[in-house]
Amino acid sequence: MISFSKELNSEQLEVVLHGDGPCLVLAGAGSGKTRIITYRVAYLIENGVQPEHILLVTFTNKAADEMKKRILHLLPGHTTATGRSPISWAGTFHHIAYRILILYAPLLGYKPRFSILDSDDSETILKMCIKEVKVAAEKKFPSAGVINSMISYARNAQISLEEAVELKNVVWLQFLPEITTIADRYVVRKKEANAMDFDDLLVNLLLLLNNEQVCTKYASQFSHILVDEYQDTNKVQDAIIKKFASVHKNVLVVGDDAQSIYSFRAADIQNILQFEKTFPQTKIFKLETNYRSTTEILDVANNVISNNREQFKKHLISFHKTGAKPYLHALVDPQAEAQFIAKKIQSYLQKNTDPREIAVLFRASHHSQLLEMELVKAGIVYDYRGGIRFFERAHVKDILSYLRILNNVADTAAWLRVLLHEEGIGPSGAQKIIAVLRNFTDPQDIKRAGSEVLGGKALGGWNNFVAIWEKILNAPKISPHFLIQTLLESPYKTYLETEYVDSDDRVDDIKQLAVFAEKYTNLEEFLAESSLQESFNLRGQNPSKPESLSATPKIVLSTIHQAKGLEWSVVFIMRLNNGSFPHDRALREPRGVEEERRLFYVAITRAKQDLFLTYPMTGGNFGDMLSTPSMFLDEIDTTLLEDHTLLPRHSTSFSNLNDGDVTYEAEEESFYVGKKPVMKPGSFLKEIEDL
DNA sequence: ATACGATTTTTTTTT
DNA sequence: AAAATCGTAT
Repeated sequence: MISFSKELNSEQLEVVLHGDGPCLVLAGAGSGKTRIITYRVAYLIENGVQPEHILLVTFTNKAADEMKKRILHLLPGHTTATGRSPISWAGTFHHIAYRILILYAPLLGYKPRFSILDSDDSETILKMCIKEVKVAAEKKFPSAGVINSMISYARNAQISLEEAVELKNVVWLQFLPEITTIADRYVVRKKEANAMDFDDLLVNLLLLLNNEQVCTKYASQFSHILVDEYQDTNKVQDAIIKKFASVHKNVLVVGDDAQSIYSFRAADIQNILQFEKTFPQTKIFKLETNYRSTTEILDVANNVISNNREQFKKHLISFHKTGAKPYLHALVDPQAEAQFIAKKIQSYLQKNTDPREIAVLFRASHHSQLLEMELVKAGIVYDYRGGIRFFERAHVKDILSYLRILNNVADTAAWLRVLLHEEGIGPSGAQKIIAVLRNFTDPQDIKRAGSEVLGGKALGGWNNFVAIWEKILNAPKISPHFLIQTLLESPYKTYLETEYVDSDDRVDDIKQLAVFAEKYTNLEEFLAESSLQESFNLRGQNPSKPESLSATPKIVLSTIHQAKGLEWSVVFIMRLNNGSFPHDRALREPRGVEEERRLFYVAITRAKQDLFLTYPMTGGNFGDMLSTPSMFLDEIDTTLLEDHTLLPRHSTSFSNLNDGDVTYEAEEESFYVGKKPVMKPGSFLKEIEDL
């Protein structure tokens, strides 16, 4: 039996014991959100709720795994025979959507064994559609990526394409007719390929739940629903939760408006603000005691977020002792910044700080490049989060594409990827083959397709593909694991060797993929899991220890987005320059400044003990232009920081930018030009050595 | 018309 | 590092 009253504070206990009916928990950073959810689930199960009646929705798979682990830890008696978590319905929205959709695919007009397109695949298909529609090339037309984001935004926010285009960038409105046609073609192409993109998973689930029978089935089943990170849900996700909760109305959502950092994906804080309107008897709980950070760190966090106009009033109070003021360091250039951080980390490690308690956070994944080099030089192993993920690497996607074809012959994106590798086959040849393939359904027939439309050199390339394909067809078993191993014995391996200097590393990656695949007997399930898995990144691993769970404790490098919900004793936030953080591109979005500021707030509140803020004074994104310190640094009360800056931080015109309602038009140059530091960078070199 | 290699540009965040 | 663009070869 769990002694809830001993292990939770009164704020938390209140929620765990009285969380029946609709509940909204506004929980500040570090106030124990995860604790509430895990204890609440444990409490429900202890009180006789069947585990399969509980739906637990999280924002990442990682968070889901973590929660399942913690719940299992709280309820040792409830382990199932297989040792798996008793909570079977726990995962991301996309995950849960897939699980349900796979049962109803035909009802929605899909054939069984549909493919899931990641954003890369979506763009591939969009490019085909753009080619079909695009008009005279005199004017600059939006790229596939831009169109993808506009279509996606419209669907997730449940607004019209026109509204989305206007919101993202008004100049594209001139192409609205073309964009609309492209969007329509895209829908058709996806259907032809028997594929759903990420947005389809959500939208189709909602569509399915509009069917009374299906809705009742799941709404009756889920007697208790818990949703984490509600501030980052979008309109579709919100509607899905409302459908699921329509019978029992036991829905507990947890969120913090100050940590909403996914509006580019149509996350809408209104979902929290309006929650009460949908569920009239909503109980609202506020958690304002922070158990994570020192007072000094929280003071800075509170100071930063107070500049945002759109927010609930809330003041986090530290439960903990005091510590050192956060440090602010200006360095000569990006390399000096990297060296400084590497050096500091080293000294922490020498003082026997657990590496797992150290993290470096940054706005964009490429900001870490120089630091990675310094860490390798210093022999510090690190774990990397964010950026190009394992499942997005070219060779991993190649392998998955072969398997996707086997699973769904219509998968255009996969075909295109695989065919373009072959010599003599370019975009047009590949299109021809794909067109012919529509008429074939038997995998054996595929071998004939190329010879019908190709000749000369292209035929040679096709035969090479057929050689790979025959290997797959003749594989000893259809399990994903064996199929991947088979591909490594096929001419595909030769392709890797001729194409890449680092082919050994890439082959190792594929072997890793084969190990991951061992868990699956079902090809379709394996492919879905791979597409929906957000983190499985091998970058920065010690090469001698390929297992991702190898014993060496490692420091963490992470984008701030990926760091959400995590905490470390020592945190570095680097590249605090205008242009990098806040990012130029983000400032163009409506309310971009406030979102960037929330992102900074999230970063700061990851730190438990020591917090370092750093920025280089030169070396912007291009060339060796001067960089100005982030406007967010100017906003921090100088008495709250231990300021190691070697020149006065200048307050610039940026201070009047924090206006949430005005669309700020970033002038590219303005961040770099005309705000020179008073002294020449070179004169600081000596002082930096002393660090 | 198509494929391919060299050159140039561009680089946010993620399910 | 990867994608888009451009000129040349087939």
